[in-house]
Amino acid sequence: MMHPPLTPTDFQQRLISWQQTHGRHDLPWQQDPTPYRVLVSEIMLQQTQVATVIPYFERWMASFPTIEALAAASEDEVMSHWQGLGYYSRARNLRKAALYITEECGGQFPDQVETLLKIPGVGRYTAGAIASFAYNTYGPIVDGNVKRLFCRFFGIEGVPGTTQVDKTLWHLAETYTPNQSNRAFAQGLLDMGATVCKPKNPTCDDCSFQPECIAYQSNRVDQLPTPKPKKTIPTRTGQFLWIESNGKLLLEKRADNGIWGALWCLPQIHLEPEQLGEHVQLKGSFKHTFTHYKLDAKVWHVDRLGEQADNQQWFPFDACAELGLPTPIRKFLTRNAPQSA
DNA sequence: AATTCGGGGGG
DNA sequence: CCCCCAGAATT
Repeated sequence: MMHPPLTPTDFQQRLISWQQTHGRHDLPWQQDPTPYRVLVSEIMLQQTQVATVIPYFERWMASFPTIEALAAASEDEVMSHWQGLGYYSRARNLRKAALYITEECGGQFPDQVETLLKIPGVGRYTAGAIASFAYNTYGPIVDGNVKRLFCRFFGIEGVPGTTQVDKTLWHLAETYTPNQSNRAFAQGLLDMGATVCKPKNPTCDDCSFQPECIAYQSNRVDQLPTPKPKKTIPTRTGQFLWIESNGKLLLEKRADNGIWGALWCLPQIHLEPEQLGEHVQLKGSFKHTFTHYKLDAKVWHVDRLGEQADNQQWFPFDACAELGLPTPIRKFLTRNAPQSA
């Protein structure tokens, strides 16, 4: 039976009620939701699942309990805590955010969407999330959960992520976000998307919005949101160097732009294998798949180094574990370090 | 408007 | 194998 559309007020009341009885209340960042804790959690959660983030969040808070502690930390220390989480610009920006807030905001944490947007690494979604979760004030959010829920509930056609569809989604978010109980409302949106209105096998029978859901009522739940056209990703090759001396390994700190920015890594050269000298022999290889390309990597054993660059440094093998290393590089070291065999 | 940023969860 | 994940910055 098709019902008339829900007014924003009715939508808010039903969602908040659902959140209080069926939503998540035990996530680490929900306990003591200070602006700093909310900021850290929201940055970590960008394009990253809750279960993956939790141990990183706990370790981060143990090492950097306050924004002042984070502002005082070195970039290497920060990158080490982010290693394995991916999208490393988030870590660099989070450190910049701490410096920005402590030094340029007089230690006063921004508390409105407009000023939150000035924080490095904070975009429209994260600004709304901080307003909602940290300050319990009006802060519209549109993330993957909201896109999916809204596309189904409102029957929105078109691929989310395109300008036109996103404009519609954000307009709906601004219209349907209340001016009170924002913490519960925003959490309700995310929890509904994560536990009921899931990408696959959504549990529509348990959904309190089923009577007004356009997708359900028109039997299009499995067709909305409109899927993105898939792309074939290219394969790139990469040549890395294994330079070992006196029980130490030569590593290189990568530039802060590009892949694995600001992480320590085996030195990478931009030559073809055929161009390598006679005294260079293959140490091993690995493959790795990124979002937009596949990496087919070879690691070459080199006896001596021509000239050591400023961004290169020797590390004992056991000290490498403390560094922020790219995941496939870390795995390669684990397999090839002298005493690990 | 498209591309570039990781790595893993789960079907 | 596939799509997706509490997106932002850059081109």
